[in-house]
Amino acid sequence: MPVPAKRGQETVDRLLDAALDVYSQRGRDGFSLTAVLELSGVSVGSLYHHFSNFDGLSATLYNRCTADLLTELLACLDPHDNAADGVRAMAAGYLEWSAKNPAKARIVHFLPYAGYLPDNAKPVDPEPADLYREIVMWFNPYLVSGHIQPLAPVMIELLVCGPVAATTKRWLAGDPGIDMNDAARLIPERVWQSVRGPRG
Amino acid sequence: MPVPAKRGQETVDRLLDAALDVYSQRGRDGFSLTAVLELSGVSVGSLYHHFSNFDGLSATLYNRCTADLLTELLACLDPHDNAADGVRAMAAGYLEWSAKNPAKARIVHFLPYAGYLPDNAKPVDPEPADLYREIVMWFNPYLVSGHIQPLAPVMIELLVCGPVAATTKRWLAGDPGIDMNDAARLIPERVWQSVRGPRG
DNA sequence: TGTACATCAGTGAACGCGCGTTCACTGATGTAC
DNA sequence: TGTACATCAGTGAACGCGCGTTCACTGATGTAC
Repeated sequence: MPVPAKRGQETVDRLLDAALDVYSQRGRDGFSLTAVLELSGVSVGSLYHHFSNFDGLSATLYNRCTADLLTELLACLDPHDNAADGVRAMAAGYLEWSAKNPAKARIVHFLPYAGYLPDNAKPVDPEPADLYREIVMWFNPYLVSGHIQPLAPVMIELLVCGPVAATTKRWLAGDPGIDMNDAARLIPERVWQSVRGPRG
Repeated sequence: MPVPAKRGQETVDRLLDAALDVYSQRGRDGFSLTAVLELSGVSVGSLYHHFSNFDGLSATLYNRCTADLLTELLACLDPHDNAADGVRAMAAGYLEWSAKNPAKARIVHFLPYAGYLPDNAKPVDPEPADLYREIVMWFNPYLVSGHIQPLAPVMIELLVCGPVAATTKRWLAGDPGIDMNDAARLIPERVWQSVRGPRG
């Protein structure tokens, strides 16, 4: 017996799925309310019934894709009980997730800077903020113990995710010089070297 | 006696300067041909006389700002004759340039993924591609000598510029958790650790 | 040096198009008694 | 169980607006002889 999904949830999902496809196939310039309606087969009024406006839909899509990525990263950290393996696994996992989910990766990397700040987003489950907090908590003991450089969490994030995010963006933009397999093989160790602490 | 600037160069400059301001002040959504005309005081026809279309103007602006950044990075490398100091100086220089030139940094980081690929761009001087090549050449001897990890130039670039680019983007997006001074103090050494080679 | 002509630079009214949004509405589902 | 009512879900025509682009044009500068 299926969980009694909230009425209209199917429509919301169809809209978000269509939005993901539209962005992936037609790019930022082709990403419009009109195109999403066309692909989803949902009516304008129905979209406005479920979202405050088109930005609300975009923001919700962004949060959903971000949560997807963060969930994956958390799953990469989980099996490890030391800083080196965790950091390496997270960097590699980021690249693998991007390579396997280019459409979602496009949303995560290119949509937010279009001005869609997640203000009028509908709640998603799990919330990106909660997942981020969990990731920070995973790192905390290793910061205290000196296995990782004594830096603010945001600095660790920038050092670990900066290179893999840059790689992903270039790959998504079609740069032929980027090989995601090479990157997944070489970058994680380099990233680990950048954050390893005096006792790491 | 001033160099005899090509006729109309002043108009081109006014358009590009206005475009830079518009993007900086009104953001991506407010970045339109109409807004650029309004701020520059130039007429539509004049814009179309100098650029193939609005994308051509955008692409030229992007190349110009990118060349500005790359010129700065090259200047950071120049005084140094060892890999460690060069890498550190480049990372720090990137952050400082961004902090001093937020408007140009916005163009470099946010404009390209809007779909403005530099196809119909007018030539700029110096060309970004030439500057990039010069930077790669600076690194080459240290790759050969083992002072830097034996990685493809693009990998070095991703490792060195990834973290500072991520930092800049977050700062430009208004993230209050980003302190550019902290970043400039801490990140360069971390970035160096990520690319230093067996003999580095 | 003067004249004729070609090219470059700049003007602004007018264009159609697709955009996000509104609104009055119908139908389906849930709730109360 | 049956009926009345409230809320939720979905429809689609119509809206105004700002967008990028075109075009026929005038004026300024450069070139040829």
